[in-house]
Amino acid sequence: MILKPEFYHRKNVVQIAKDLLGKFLVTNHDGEYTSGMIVETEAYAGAIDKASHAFGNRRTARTEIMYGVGGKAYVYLCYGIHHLFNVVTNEAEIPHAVLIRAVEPVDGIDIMLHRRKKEKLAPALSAGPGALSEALAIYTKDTGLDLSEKSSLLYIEDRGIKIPKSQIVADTRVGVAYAKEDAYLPYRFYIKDNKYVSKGKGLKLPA
DNA sequence: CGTTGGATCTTCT
DNA sequence: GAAGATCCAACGC
Repeated sequence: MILKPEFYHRKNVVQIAKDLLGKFLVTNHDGEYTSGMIVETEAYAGAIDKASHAFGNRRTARTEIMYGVGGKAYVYLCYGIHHLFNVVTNEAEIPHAVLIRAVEPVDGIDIMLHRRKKEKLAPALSAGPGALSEALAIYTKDTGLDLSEKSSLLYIEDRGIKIPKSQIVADTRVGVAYAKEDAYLPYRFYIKDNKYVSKGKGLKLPA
């Protein structure tokens, strides 16, 4: 069943990041039905998180959607090339978000292979935030779509899979070294031993 | 294997 | 003008 708005409205963005593991991200653009199981996420704690685009309550046209109510998509362009998909959480005016970093392909694998210009199924198909967005055809124009609304053609659903706590690994986030001390926060979560977790490495804690 | 650099948009200096 | 929540092809060992 599709995740309800209440799932996203909760205040603990770290808990939501963990809860999203094992859920299914679905897109249905132009009648092409594709989905993947979420296997890797990162929490971004808004105004107090130096790694967040909304640190210090910074508002730009790009980040405005994060100041809206939770349960919407925040998609932005990274390095001018890659579309990164995030889930906005919490209440209005609190710019929390969860970055989806990797999914395991489930439905429409042939369509995803075609979009990624690949021949055979391999982790590179959807391991990594830019790769997964291309595989599922998620673009910046999808920012603002309601993830609780099936007709939005971009939504997240629960198919009854529960990831045991023992299978969830917490680690530092990838590519946020500029965030100084916040780069060491254990805000990245992934499913242990899953092949589709990205190869990205966060900073190691100082000795 | 590991490392390097190109692609080229948004935002801030 | 520079750097970033990235990816991958092209190199050198």
